[in-house]
Amino acid sequence: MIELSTPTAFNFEQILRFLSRNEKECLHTIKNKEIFKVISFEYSLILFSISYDSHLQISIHSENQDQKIIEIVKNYVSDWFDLKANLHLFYETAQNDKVLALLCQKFYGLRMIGMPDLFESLVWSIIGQQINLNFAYSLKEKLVQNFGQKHFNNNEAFYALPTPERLASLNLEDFQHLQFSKSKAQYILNVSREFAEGNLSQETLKKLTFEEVKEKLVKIKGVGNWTANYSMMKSLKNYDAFPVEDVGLHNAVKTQYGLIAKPTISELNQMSEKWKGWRGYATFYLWHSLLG
DNA sequence: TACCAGGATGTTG
DNA sequence: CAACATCATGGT
Repeated sequence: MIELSTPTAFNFEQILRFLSRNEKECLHTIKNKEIFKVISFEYSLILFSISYDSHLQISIHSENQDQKIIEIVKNYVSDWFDLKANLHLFYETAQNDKVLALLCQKFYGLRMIGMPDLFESLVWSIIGQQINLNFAYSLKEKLVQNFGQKHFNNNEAFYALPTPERLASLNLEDFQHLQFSKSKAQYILNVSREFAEGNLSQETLKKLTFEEVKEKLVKIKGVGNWTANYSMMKSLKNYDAFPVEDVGLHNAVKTQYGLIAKPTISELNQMSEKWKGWRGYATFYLWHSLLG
């Protein structure tokens, strides 16, 4: 058992709530408040689980439990649950906005549940373009079950996302059989090739500025402003990345602020000035409010 | 039945 | 440069 200490503002129940938001989620499993997840590392798969009892408690269920593997898993969890962010700075900013301040009070300790893997956030956000979330989850499930990496533990299957190389080896028809639209399939192929051919990696993006990263992402056909910002907030810890076109955000703002109609893009850009520096976090809290 | 879903792109006016 | 059509399918 590995222990990982948590920062002051930390709420595991909210993490569970967020991670349980859809039953079709196939890239992690939750049993008895314990979260199971498979990640791939150097061509092998690592299955681990996380529970909480005054500390985060991590168990690795794969055979290899080298110190190196332990570090990989600890870093993954730290990234996934955003343990390093100073939430108090966000809460301070939120005081400029009564509605957001109330959400911060309600969800105190909720950290942005990220996607440590940039490829995953890009694929997932492309899947989610223009379709309802339920359908998006079932598309992801088909993609993962057909082409993903499977890890068995006590006769139970756990899945990891298909590798960029695997997806890049497919053709349009493979996706269309799974009910992907032709354009969605092409977009995912484009991203997969970028990664498989080494033109794009999390490492290289680290050295670039916010605008340079966005520019590089948007250059990929199929990645627009929404997708780029989504990935930047979920995978690259750009807490100010703002997916202003997001329909879920529009709905949340309409409800939370008691508007008659959904806000326009320019209205949202205007009101988000109050969240400056933390617009991604504000978006995440507003999304969380949709869970009811 | 028409319209909307955690958009992006290409074309038109 | 803004407005529109298109994509594919599921839900309401």
